[in-house]
Amino acid sequence: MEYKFNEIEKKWQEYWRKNQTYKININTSKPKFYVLDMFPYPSGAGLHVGHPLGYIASDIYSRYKRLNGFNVLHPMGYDAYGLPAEQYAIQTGQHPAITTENNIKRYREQLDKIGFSYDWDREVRTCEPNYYHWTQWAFIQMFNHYFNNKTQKAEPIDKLIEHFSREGNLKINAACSPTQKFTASQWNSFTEKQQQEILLNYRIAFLAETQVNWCPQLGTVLANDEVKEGVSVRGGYPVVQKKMKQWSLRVSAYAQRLLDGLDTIDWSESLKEVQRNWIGRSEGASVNFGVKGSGRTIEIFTTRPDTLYGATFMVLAPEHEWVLELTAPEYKEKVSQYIHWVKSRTERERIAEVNKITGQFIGAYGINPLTGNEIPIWIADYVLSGYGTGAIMAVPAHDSRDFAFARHFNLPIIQVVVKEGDTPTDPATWHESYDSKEGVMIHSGIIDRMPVKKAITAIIKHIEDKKLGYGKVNFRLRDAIFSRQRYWGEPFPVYYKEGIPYVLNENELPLELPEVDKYLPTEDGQPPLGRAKGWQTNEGFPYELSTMPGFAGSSAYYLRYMDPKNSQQLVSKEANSYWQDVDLYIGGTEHATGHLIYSRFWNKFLFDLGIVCKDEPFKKLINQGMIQGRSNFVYRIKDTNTFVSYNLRKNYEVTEIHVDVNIVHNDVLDLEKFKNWMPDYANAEFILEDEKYLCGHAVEKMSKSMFNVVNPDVIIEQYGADTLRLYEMFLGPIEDSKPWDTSGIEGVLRFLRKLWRLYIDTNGQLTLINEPATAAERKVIHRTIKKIADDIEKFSFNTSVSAFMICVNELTDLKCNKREVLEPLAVLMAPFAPHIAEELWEKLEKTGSITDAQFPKLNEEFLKETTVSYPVSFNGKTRFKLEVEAETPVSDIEKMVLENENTTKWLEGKQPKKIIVVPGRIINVVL
RNA sequence: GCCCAGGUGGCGGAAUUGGUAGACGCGCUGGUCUCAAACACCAGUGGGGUAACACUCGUGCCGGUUCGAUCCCGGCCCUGGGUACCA
Repeated sequence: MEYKFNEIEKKWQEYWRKNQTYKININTSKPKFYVLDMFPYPSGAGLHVGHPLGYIASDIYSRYKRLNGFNVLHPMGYDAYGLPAEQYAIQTGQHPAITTENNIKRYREQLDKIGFSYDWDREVRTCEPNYYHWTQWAFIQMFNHYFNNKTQKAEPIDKLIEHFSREGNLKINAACSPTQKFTASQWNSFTEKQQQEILLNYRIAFLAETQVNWCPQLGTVLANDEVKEGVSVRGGYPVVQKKMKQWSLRVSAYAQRLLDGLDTIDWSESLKEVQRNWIGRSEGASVNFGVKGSGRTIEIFTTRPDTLYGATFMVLAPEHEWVLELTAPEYKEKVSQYIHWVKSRTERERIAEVNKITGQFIGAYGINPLTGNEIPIWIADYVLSGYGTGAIMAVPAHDSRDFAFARHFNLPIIQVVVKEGDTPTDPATWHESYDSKEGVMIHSGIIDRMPVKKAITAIIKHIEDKKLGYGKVNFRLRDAIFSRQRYWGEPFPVYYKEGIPYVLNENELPLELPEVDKYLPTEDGQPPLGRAKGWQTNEGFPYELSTMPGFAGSSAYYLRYMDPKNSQQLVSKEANSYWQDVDLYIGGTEHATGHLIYSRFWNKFLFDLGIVCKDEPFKKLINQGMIQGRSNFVYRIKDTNTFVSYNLRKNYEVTEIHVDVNIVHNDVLDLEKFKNWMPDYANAEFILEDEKYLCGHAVEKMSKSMFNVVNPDVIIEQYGADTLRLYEMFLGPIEDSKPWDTSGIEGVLRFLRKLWRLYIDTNGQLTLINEPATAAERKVIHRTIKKIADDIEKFSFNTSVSAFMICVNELTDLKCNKREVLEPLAVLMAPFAPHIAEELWEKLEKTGSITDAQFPKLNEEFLKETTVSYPVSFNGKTRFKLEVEAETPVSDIEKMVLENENTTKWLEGKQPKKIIVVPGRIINVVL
């Protein structure tokens, strides 16, 4: 009987559901293992063949761990809040909850067909009240905590309040927004409103006026990681900078810990590097520059305080808070014009025109604290308000941007560093700034003639002694803007009393998302929640109108899986101390600077509160590569409806047109299907080669518009889920991007058929016998056991599939039908192709699911070779082979080589200088 | 510009990490079975060369280390990804 994958797969999927095969619980008698996939946003398009790649890999690993005696937590859920459902709601009026529900249903059907071992009882959906209860709860905790820089952890805000009332904030070292200094008595005399406003500067979840990325088309602000190349990641709409009052999370407080934590986790070096760059730690100094004729001092940050003597002007970000105040009257007009121009530019324009030098002198002068020299103050958009203090000292001689700016506006340039062996030259003759990473200081007062490194240390000490500034570490990582002016997201558990935000009590959670008549902003520009009726507390205080961003719900979902139904806690102590952290996390690299920063931050915060027992949530992380599309093309002769085959296209003037890859097989077009594909092509004519129409092809992104989307359902229908699973793995290393080409899949199906035939004869009978296996058979199966275990541990699933093919080919050649060999083979296959493995397991008359079998034990004895076939090479070139008994001493082997008749020929009469024998590997004769 | 990956047959890729380059699969060619097709099975398949061997070239390019280099070192070229005035 042949291998009927459709029947088999349906049967076992049914069985798993009925028997709750994948339901797991805390079991302290077994070691735990937590395997997590990045949960998907359920889009309307459903899954294409690229999406399950990571899920298949993690499923194989989960099943493997289970076979090895681990209690494996392997859950799945949905990142259910998001823009597409809301945009659809705006267009059609359909509630995003309905869209989302439908999409989830479709996802679930598709996922079920692939045969995953998820414990669906643990499913989470970020849009459900019993889930976002805990998102809101975490927000309340962040509101009620501040970050103590000294202890480097979150502490209760009450502790801070107590400290303020005792000592003010003069000595406190906490992460905070710019805040006035006050004493205890001042604090105690502040009104409630004043106190609350000050506390907002310290809370980890805080409300503040900040420069934000505003996306007019989406009608919302976006976080830094949601903006790429000046446009929104979702939708690609332009983004402008705007000042708005927004909720933010003080992620920057955790910058150092987020950086240090990277050294403790097993992630790819490249992903860690992306995070390090995003966090962007730099060491330097903060230096105060006085302003001539003003009481103000401008604080600047520099990584090169040694070049202070070379500072010839200062530049402020146009948004710097003192710009207008410091501007001389005669420059007011020009300065405000410039600021206006800067504001009018989109991020995209700004980035595109990075090389365009613009700026404006404000008519004021800063005072170099070391030299007392007066230097002009400019504003320019090359200085960013969000980094450092939004103000710099410009050292044009040694900074390329300052150099270009100085040249453009004709400002002075002073060289203060010279490389060893160089002589200083006139900067007027330079074409670019002078590299100053190494060298010796010149024209530099108290640090003159010191090498750069020493000068940096010396100058920092000097400015600290003179109270001109201090050594400082700066981070690029920004606080995360946490408000979205959208409907489809978590409501904030926040209400306002006299304009001051207060959080709800924990027992009032969840605050459920209200209904609205339209999903658009209100007439007066309020977010959609402004339309909700009665959106206020019982006392009549209005609720917050913004909702939380996408990353809110995904920041702690891995914790919720541990204890998904708990209505009292995010996660119980018991569940958290058993499951602890994610042992293996698989997902795309696109989350490197968003989700993977936020969830690490969120987890560290909960760790500080003692809610979770691990400081880092994801022990090992693997980024699966992208599956690209493989597009096919047809070539239409211009102004006709005639299509010419690939190799003949050069003879005509043709237009290249994408054609649906699903009607192309091995690059040969199915002409009938093509005619039916689109009405325009119904009367198409063809010029063929070898009686076939050959299509062109290219590797592109998998997308509808390229007609290269392959749906897993279709593949499963034609080839089966087990074949799909194996083929996805067979394509190549899990971390590489590679194109999907359905052509190759038949080889995998052929392999499964061949595997099937090892067990089952043409009548559907099991053909196995219980006789002991031969040495050759044992060698084959034990070699495979070793290879598969090694490969799975290394996540080298593509080579495992090859190993299975080799194994089955060899066992077929050996006509092996021994239970001793084929029973373990079925278990080896189970993680990769669970359906066929279950069916064979049943045919083998085993009870229960193969999921609960034991991974076969390797016996190294069977792998021992009795002879070794040495390649014999002369000067590194292999010439012939020599069979030698294993364990033959090297000296004997040398003798055998010299005595071998083939050797004489290759010696060419010369005396060998040396014979190198690498036992078990190779022999090389050096002439 | 900077950072990180990576360049191996017609294609996806393998190579125990310094030891027979091209495993496995696709595709292609020829054959068996069939009225025919599909399926299946058998043989071949890096280039040059040969009737077939022999031989020779060959892992992006140039050079180095080594008995021996796809693997290590130096320089260059190209592709993909990330990032972007970060002081």
